[in-house]
Amino acid sequence: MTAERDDDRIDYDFRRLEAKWLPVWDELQPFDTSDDADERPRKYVLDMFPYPSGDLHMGHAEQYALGDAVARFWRHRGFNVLHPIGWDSFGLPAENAAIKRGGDPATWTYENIAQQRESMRRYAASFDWSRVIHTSDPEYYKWNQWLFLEMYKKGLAYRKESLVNWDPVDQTVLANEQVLADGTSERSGALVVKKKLTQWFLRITDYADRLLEDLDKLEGRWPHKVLTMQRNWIGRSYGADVDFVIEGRDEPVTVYTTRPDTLFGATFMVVAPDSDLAAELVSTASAETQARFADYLAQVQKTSAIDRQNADREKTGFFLERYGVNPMNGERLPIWTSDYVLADYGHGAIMAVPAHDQRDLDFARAFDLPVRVVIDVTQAEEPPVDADGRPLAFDEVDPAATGEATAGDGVLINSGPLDGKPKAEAIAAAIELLGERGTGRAAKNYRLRDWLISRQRYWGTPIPVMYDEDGAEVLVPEADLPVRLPDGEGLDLKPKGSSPLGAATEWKTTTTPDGRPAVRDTDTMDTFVDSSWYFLRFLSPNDSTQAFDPAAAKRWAPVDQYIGGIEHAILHLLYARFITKVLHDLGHLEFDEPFDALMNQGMVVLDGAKMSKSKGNFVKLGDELDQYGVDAVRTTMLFASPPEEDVDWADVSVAGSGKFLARAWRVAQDVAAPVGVDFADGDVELRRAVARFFDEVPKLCEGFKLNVVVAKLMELTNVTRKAIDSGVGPADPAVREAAEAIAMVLDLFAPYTAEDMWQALGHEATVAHAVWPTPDAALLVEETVTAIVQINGKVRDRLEVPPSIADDELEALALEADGTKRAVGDKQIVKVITKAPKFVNIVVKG
RNA sequence: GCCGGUGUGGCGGAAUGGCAGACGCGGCGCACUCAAAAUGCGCUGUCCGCGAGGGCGUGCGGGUUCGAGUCCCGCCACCGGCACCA
Repeated sequence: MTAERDDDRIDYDFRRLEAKWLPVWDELQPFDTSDDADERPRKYVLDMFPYPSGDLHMGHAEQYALGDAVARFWRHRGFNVLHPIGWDSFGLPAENAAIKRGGDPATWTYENIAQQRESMRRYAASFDWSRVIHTSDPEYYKWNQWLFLEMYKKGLAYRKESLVNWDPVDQTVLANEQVLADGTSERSGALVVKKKLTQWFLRITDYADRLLEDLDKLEGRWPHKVLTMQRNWIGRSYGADVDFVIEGRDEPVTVYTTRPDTLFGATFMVVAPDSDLAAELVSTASAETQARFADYLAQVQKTSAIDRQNADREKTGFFLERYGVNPMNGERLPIWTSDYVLADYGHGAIMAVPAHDQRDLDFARAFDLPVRVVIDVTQAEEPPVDADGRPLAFDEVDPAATGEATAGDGVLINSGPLDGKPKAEAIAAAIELLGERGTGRAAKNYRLRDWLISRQRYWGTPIPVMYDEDGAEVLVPEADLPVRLPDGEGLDLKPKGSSPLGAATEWKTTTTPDGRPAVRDTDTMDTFVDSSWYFLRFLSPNDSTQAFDPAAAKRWAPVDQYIGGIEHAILHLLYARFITKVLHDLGHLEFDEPFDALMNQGMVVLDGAKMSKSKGNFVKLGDELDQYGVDAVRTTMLFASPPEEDVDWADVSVAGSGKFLARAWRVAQDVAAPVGVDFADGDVELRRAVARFFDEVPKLCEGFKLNVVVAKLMELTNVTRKAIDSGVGPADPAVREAAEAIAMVLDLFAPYTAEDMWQALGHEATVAHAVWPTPDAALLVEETVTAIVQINGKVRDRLEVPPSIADDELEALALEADGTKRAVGDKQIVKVITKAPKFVNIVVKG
């Protein structure tokens, strides 16, 4: 920029642009989607809605920059884009804040929402502000209650007593999905303990097969990682249920095994100490054993998940003085108890085959129980070998000697009718044999457990159930919904192991529909219930007669593009898939997967580590916005890397993005060709660059390569600058064409800058509505292309040739090229591969 | 242990089996300036060479191919998920 220009022009100033355009957009409401008659094709682009814990932070800035670029992209492609926003506003932080500072969770929540909403407005997120929802509004959570009643009536919501996860810090139960692999709560970080309680569950396990199998439909459209995580989480396994007659017990005990082929190798049985079965079996044992059992059970219940999951732990347990009978060979098997068997998986009891299961082997070796090999792994198709590749002999892989169970493939031995069969065949044969005898059958099992939704906290959806004087469950009639939360002010919200609602005596006391006295359920629902269907509420956010309008659902749903963090890979996404299938089965929806495509954006980190206020490596979004402006922050977020990768704020230059935006903006200021000029009269080279740009950019956007789109914008800005300063000059129509192209695409990243450029170029707001042109095919064909000439695969020369050149012409030119002559010398040409017009490879010898 | 992903300059990252390192950051140099900032221009993988030019180079080792960052096989490292789930 020259000195004169400084004198007579206003320079790029993001503060001025933000102040100038926000009120205009407020007035225009450019992203309103209320016109049902709009005939453009539709897209539903949804960003995972935020939890209102304080103001927006850098993570939000990344997520909403990405979601907004995607939404804006489809609008520029001529789509009617639904891009709504709301708040996931029930939950513990509000309640904990209220306890800490006094006051009401509602006040804290709605103040934060107001702040976040204002920040999103400033951030220029292209939301349809007419569809805002808050899950903590009675108008919203009424439909959680409706959903619960619907599910109850179908037997999908039920109450049972079981061992559940208890968070001693938040003083509430948690779903399995909310407990991390290390046994801590994903929310509070506390070590979760097991507690026996009666709680409400949703029968997600009924949907396990569909939740698993329908993941195949999402292949290629959801991140592979998320699909894998969900498959792991559901954890389906195939095997058999086998009935073992128990001496002194009428009913046989069923065990689940994935290896019915190894039944002849079973040498004992094990039951989970915390199962009802263990308590029953031990009741006939000696007084000494019973006492020992009581101690052991107490010990086990104290053991944290973190310890219990440690497979290296010493095996513990003891003999229950009972015997089962192997249905395959009639053998008597001692029954032991040990905490390596889990009460809530399979049937809480196993048959132990120490030779072929490492856990059983560890136990057998610890307590001197017999080990019987029934699979000869040395006869497998790929038998085990030592370090030098020599096949191992049978006695070298003997589990009893090596301590290593042989779980792999092999051929059955010591197994009567199964002898000689390979593993897979033997499994099928064993199941058939069991079937014939009526002592077993094929079965499958899941890691997935039913979804525990009761929470002993205040700030959530009341469960619409009451209990009469006999304690029987009575549903709140649909007409009486919502069951509103009592005012939180004045209620003691401190966690004390039972719901604060229990203290709301007046609220709690009610009557059944037929007039009998009753008390309400005082627990509230897991907030993941709220978020499992919120994407449907956006379609008819103010409908007071139904959860969502089926006609609107038909019009917009399912979500075409969902965008959010990987932290919800299992929790929210699994629940939303489940509830969608339930709503489908109840006849409310035509589709049964909620999110057609999913994109997980990466995190914003600092110096390679997750940002954390307590560790001091923290960047405040507000500071960045104040210093560099919204556009520069948004552009930086998306230019830094492909959106699914993490962005390290230490590696980026927000100032650099700002420099680029100023450069682009100045190009628009310098355009001298009048608005409406015929671009066909413009400089052909620059026009070709614009055509290529509009050819490439949509493909890049669809592939989420937004960082490359920013790079293309920078390239086009650079060549346009050159055309103005040292080329065809500012009055050339192609310069205008290029500047308009930059404005229209820059809108994805920097809406303020793009809007101001658009205006400077003589157009009316808003650039967000400008549909990108289809490039002229003639301009995409180059006049000349650079053909590369390789000798033995190494580039030795380049030739400018017409794109229509024939193979033999190009080959002739290549053989005469200087670089060819130099590199070939007196060597012999063996072969020439020519792919006109791009390249020639000459293979030489000698 | 099982499953999945990722490895490219000083850094972030580009690259339908066909010019590796686009674009940017950082660095160096230059112009403008009394000076600085801002702005603009140029150079910037590495080694050899004054240069022309050449050697090497996408985690490691093989393979397919006229040609491999890209495809195949085997490793290594890091990241993530699952894991006493029978």
